[in-house]
Amino acid sequence: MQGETAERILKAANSLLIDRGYSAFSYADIAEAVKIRKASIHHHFPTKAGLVVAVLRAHRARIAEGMEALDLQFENPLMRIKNYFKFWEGCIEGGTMSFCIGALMGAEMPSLPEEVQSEVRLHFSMLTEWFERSLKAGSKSRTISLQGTVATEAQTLIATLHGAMLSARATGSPDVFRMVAHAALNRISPAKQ
Amino acid sequence: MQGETAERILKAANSLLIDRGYSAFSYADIAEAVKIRKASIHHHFPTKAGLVVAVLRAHRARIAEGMEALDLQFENPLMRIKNYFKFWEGCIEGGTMSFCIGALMGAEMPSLPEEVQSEVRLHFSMLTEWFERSLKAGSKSRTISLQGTVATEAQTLIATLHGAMLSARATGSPDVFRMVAHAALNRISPAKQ
DNA sequence: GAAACCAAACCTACTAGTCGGTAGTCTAAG
DNA sequence: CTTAGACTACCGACTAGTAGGTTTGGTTTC
Repeated sequence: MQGETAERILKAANSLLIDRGYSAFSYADIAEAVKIRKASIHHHFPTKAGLVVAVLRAHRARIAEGMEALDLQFENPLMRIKNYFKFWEGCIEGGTMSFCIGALMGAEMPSLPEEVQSEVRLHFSMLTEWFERSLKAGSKSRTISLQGTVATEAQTLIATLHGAMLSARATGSPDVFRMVAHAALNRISPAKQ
Repeated sequence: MQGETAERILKAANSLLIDRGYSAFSYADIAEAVKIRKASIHHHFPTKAGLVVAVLRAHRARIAEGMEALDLQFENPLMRIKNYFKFWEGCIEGGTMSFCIGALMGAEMPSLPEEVQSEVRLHFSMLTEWFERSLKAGSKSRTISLQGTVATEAQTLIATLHGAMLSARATGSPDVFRMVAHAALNRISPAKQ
C-alpha cells in the first residue's frame, strides 16, 4: 500500500486543519499526533502547502463521492440536498468533523499559499455545480420550488450551509446548525397539500 | 490625547485581522504598518490577546452604533435589515472591510485565547438580539413576512450574511454576496401585488 | 542460502528566521 | 523631577525546512 504512514499524517493534518485552520497548526503538532519525528513528515510531504493541498484534495474527493452516492440513492433531488445537510448535521453533532475544511480555508483565503487557494476555489465550484444540478432537476420534476434563479438559490444554500456551521462553532451549539438547515430546506420544499 | 498611537495600532490590527485572522498576523506586521518598533506596541497593548480583544470591542461598538443609527433612520424594520446588508455590500465591494471580524474569528474559535472567544460570543449575541428585535417588529407591523419563528429567521439571516461573505472571499467575487443578500431580503419581504 | 545491494522510511541534529514578550535606556513634555 | 512613550537589544520558544546518517525489508547475484 502506498504509504500507511502518509495516510496517518493526512488524517492528523485533517483533524488539526479542521479546528485550527492553516496557520495555527504546525508540523510539530502532526509529529506528536502521529508519533513520528518532524523530519519524517517532510519525507512524505516536503512542504506544508503541499500537505494541505493533499488534505484538501482528499476532502474534495470524499465530498464528491458522497454527492455521487446521494445522486444514486435518491431519485428525488430535494431528498439529495436534504441528506447533504443531514450529513453535516451528523458530523457537527457527532464531533467527527465540526467544520468543512474547504469553507474554513475560504475564510483564511488571503493568507493562504497560491496552490492552496486554487484548491479552495475548486471546492467551491464543485459545490456550486452539484447544487445547481440538483436544483435544476428538482425544479423540472416539481419536487423543489425555486423562488429565484437556479444560480441564486444554489449560492444561497451554500452560503446558508457554511454560515450555519460558523454560527454553530462561534456559539458552541450544534442546535443553531440544525435550526438553520431545517429552515433552509423548508424554504425549497414545495408547499404541502 | 489619550493615545493617538494606540488608535493607529488598533486600526492596523483591525486591517490585519480582517485579512489574516488571529494567528496569521504578528506584532511585527503592525510595527511595519504603524512605523513604530515592535516593543513599543507592547507598551500600549501588553499582550496579543488583549490587543485583539480591544479590536473586537471597538468593532462591536461600531456595529452597535450602526444598528442604532439604522433603528433611528428607518421606522420600517425591513428597511433596517435591508440597509444592514447594504452596508456590508458596500464594505465588501469597496474593499474597506472585506469580512466581519466577529464572523472570521468565529471560524477560528477553537484556537483562540479564552478572552477573545468570549468577545466573539458577545458579537454573535449582539447580532442575534438585533435581528430578532427587528424581525419581531417587522412581523407585528406586517412589513416583514416570516416563514418560521423569529429565532429561526434571525439565525438564518445571520448565517446567510456570513456565509455569503465567505463565498465572496473564497471565489474572489463580491457579486456572490450581492446575489445571496438580495435573495435573502426578498424572502422576508411581503409578497407584492 | 548467504552475501551484496538498493530504496524507502525514519532518525538526530541542525539551519535561518519568526514568534510574543521583557529589561533597561533615552527623550521630551508637564 | 516625574512620567509617558518611544527606543535598542535581547529572551526562550517555536517555525518550516534541510543535511546526512541509520534502520528496515525486499530483491538480486553468486
